[in-house]
This record gives sequence, structure tokens and C-alpha cells, in this order.
Amino acid sequence: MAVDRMTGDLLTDFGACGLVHQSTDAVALRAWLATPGRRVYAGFDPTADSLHVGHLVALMLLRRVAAAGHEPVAVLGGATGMIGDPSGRSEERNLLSPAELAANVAGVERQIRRLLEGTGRTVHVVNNGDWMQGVGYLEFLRDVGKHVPLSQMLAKDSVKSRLDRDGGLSYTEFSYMLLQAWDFVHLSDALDCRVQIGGSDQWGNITAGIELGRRLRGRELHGITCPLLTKTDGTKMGKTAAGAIWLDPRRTSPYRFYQYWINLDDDDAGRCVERLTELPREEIRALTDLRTASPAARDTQKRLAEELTRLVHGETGLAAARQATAIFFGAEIGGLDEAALAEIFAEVPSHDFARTTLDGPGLPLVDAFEATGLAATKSAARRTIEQGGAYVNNRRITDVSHRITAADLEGGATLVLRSGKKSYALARFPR
RNA sequence: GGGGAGUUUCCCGAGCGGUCAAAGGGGUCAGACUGUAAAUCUGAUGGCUAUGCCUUCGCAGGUUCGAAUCCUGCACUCCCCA
Repeated sequence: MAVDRMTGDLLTDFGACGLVHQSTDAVALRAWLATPGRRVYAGFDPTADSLHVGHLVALMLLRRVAAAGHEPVAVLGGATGMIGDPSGRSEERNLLSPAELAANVAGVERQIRRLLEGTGRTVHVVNNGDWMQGVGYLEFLRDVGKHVPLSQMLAKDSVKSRLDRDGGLSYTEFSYMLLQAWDFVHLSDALDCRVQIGGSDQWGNITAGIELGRRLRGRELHGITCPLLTKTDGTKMGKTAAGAIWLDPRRTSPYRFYQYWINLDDDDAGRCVERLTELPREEIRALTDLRTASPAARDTQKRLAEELTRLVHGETGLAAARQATAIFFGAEIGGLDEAALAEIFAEVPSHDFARTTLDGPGLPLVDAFEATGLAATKSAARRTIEQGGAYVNNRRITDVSHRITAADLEGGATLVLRSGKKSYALARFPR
């Protein structure tokens, strides 16, 4: 992976990849970033115990920060998560319990550290809970609130859009930006961190921090936002009908993660490979050419899926995803141990049969299809078999009266049944 | 309150005494094609111990050798006139 893209300055690099939506004065920003080792921060609110694909942009931004010779600072929202960011939200958030929040912070921190490791730079992962917990309400109002004009707060898009709605927003969420603004000032004190990056919905919060820094410290702070990654069909990147694509393999298997990228349409894949990978610009250009010349090959999707799966799940995860892909697309199943099967078919429904059903003539395939739910009725199962859509361990069975016997298990205890192209079910025969 | 039309298998909708598990379309499922896309094409589409048997056409009765189709009552929906 090409982490060493130190060809230009950070802002130019971001711009070239389509990662700049808005920024504060580019000249001042460039000047500040001209010195290596500057600290740049992005925040992550722990709304769940895992990050999802939507967070990848910010994470990759931080990796680029490191690649450009600076030091990324990831801020975990142990304090801000108590409140909930109204930005980009149409409704009031539900508050998380402190216990949930602590668990979320722990999970997210682990992921961030992993993803920022290996950048070869010092990485700071801090929690705003650590500096906010001890601050009293009165103290905060006097030290911070006093310096933030209400007119500015009310002018923020995140606030305005919510005030116009039926639900409005609570005082609590309204105050969120003060906390984030204070984070920025605090980080400039503690780490001399003077640049904050984030999604375009963060612009209001970032500028609130910049303003506060000027008033409180007379310090010049900078901000960059990147466009929110959306798909050409208008839906959010990383959302599927089945829910979000998470980085935690327990929530989203490496296979599904891999498949998500493989299935992107050409334009989306093009944008993702540009913004979410660290491939050299020449390679990205080459992929674009390939995509135009022979879209069917889908080189971009493959490369994208490969890069991101390796980054998030490691070589082992990538290998597992590839193996699962081969099997899900028709490779015969054999020589796989139970553990590998369980891993690959983790999200597939299964049904346990008594071992004795295999005795004598064996278990009718029709019955197995019905029991596993692959077919609603035995008649439906028969139809599927007759029409050539039934498979056992990816071998097509066309005989309606086919029966499963112990011999089919080849020593194992699980058979993989399939109906059509992608409906799978496991038939287990525990000893 | 008066008059009229209707209620069919997942949905829409044809059927108006036997040849009706019920046309056609949609959907769904399989197959072919394909880029793990879209479109297209083909087949299937109540259930089962399956050349047969059982259940289904608003509900309950009745007429008939035989009813989704005819009669009676009930329920619900829609339209028109007050």
C-alpha cells in the first residue's frame, strides 16, 4: 500500500482526491502545514461499539495526515457522546447510558488504533471525556459559554434546520457545539493541534471551535471538511437493506464487507477508490481507464474490495472473504473443515437433523429443503429440483427423489444446501 | 332512508351449472443470457404419503348426479338518489 504519498502538501493531496468540501483560508492552512509533525484531529462519536463504513472517510483522512508527515489525533467522544450531535440529524437523539457509552468508546478506540497503526507516525487517540468529566457546569458557562454569541449558534445550519422542524431540538443537543468547540481549543492547548477535519456536516461545529479559539486564546485554528460520501442512487454509502456495513467482523463478516465493495456500481467504486484507498494516483487513473474500456471486468471494484478488506480485516480476513466468495459463486465444497464452513456460512440459516435420518434409504432432499426453509413446501422443493436449481455442496441435483445419506457428508457433519444462485442453508447432522 | 354494483387462488382481474386448482397480467421462484448490474427470454407458481387424493372462489345453509357459477339468509365494500 502506498502510504508514502508525500508528493505534495496535505491540502493539495486532499483536493486531488476530491476530499475537500470547504476549508478555512487555504494560504494560512498551507503555511501551517508546511512544517512536518503538525497535529490534525478528527472526532468520532461512540454511538455504537463499532465504527461503520461511513467512518472510513474520516479514518482515511487521518491516515493521509500521517502519510503527509504529520501526526493524526483521533478524538473519541466520551463526553460529547453523552449529549449527541444534532448535525445532520432530523430528530432528537436518544441518550446512551454511561455503561453503553464506555463499552462503545472501548470498541471504537480499538478499531481506530488498529487502523492508524502502521502509518509510521505518532498517533494520538484521546477521549474528550477525560478533560470534560471534571468540568463543572457553572465553570463551563463562565469559561466557555460566555464567549460564544447566541446569534452565531442560532445561525448554524444544524440548528436552523432543526428549529424549523416539528420536533425542534433540545437545549442539550443545542449545547453540543460548545463541547466540540471547547475540544478544539483544549487540543490546541494540550497538543498544539490547530487543524480539525471532518465531514461536511461538521463545518458548523468546526467553525464554532475556530471562533472560540480566536476569542479565548487569540489563536488561529483551521478546518477542512470533506464531502459526505453518497452513492449515485442517493442512498448513504455503507447502508444496505440489511443495515449498516460495520467494521467489526462480529457485526459484518469480512465476506459481506468485501461483497459490499464488489457490488458498488462503477461511479461509486471510482469515487471510493479515490477517497478511501491509498493507491498511487497512477494506479487510480489506470483503473479509471480500465473501467471505461472494459467495465465488465470490474477491476475497480475488485481492487477497492481488496484494499479495504485488507485494511480493516487484515490478510486473514481478506483470504477468508475471498474463499467465501469463491464458494458462494459456485466452487465445489470439499475439504473444508467444520470451523471454516461455520465461518463462511455464519449468516446462513441452518437446521439440525437427527443423525438417524441418514440411516437406511436416507433423508429425501425434498424434506431437507423444506426443513431448512430453502423451500416453503415440499412441492416448491420439487419444483426447484426439477428446474435445476437445487445444489448439495454446490453440486447440482436434478433427481427429485434424491436422498441424502451418510456418504454425502464425506466424514463431516454439515452439508451446504443451495437453491438457485444465492440462497444457502446448512443442514447439520450432529453426531 | 331508497336504488344499484360487488366480495375469486400473494395482488389485480376473467370465469356465470360439468371439460375449473380456476384465463390474463403483476409479483415471486427457478433456468438461460450477463458485469455477483440492468434489461430480455424460457419455465414454474394451492397442498400431499402424487398418473391419484385433499383443500380453495366473503360466511352459513339449500337446490342438483354435479356449484366459483343457481336459490335463501348473514357480513363487509363501493356507487347513485335523499
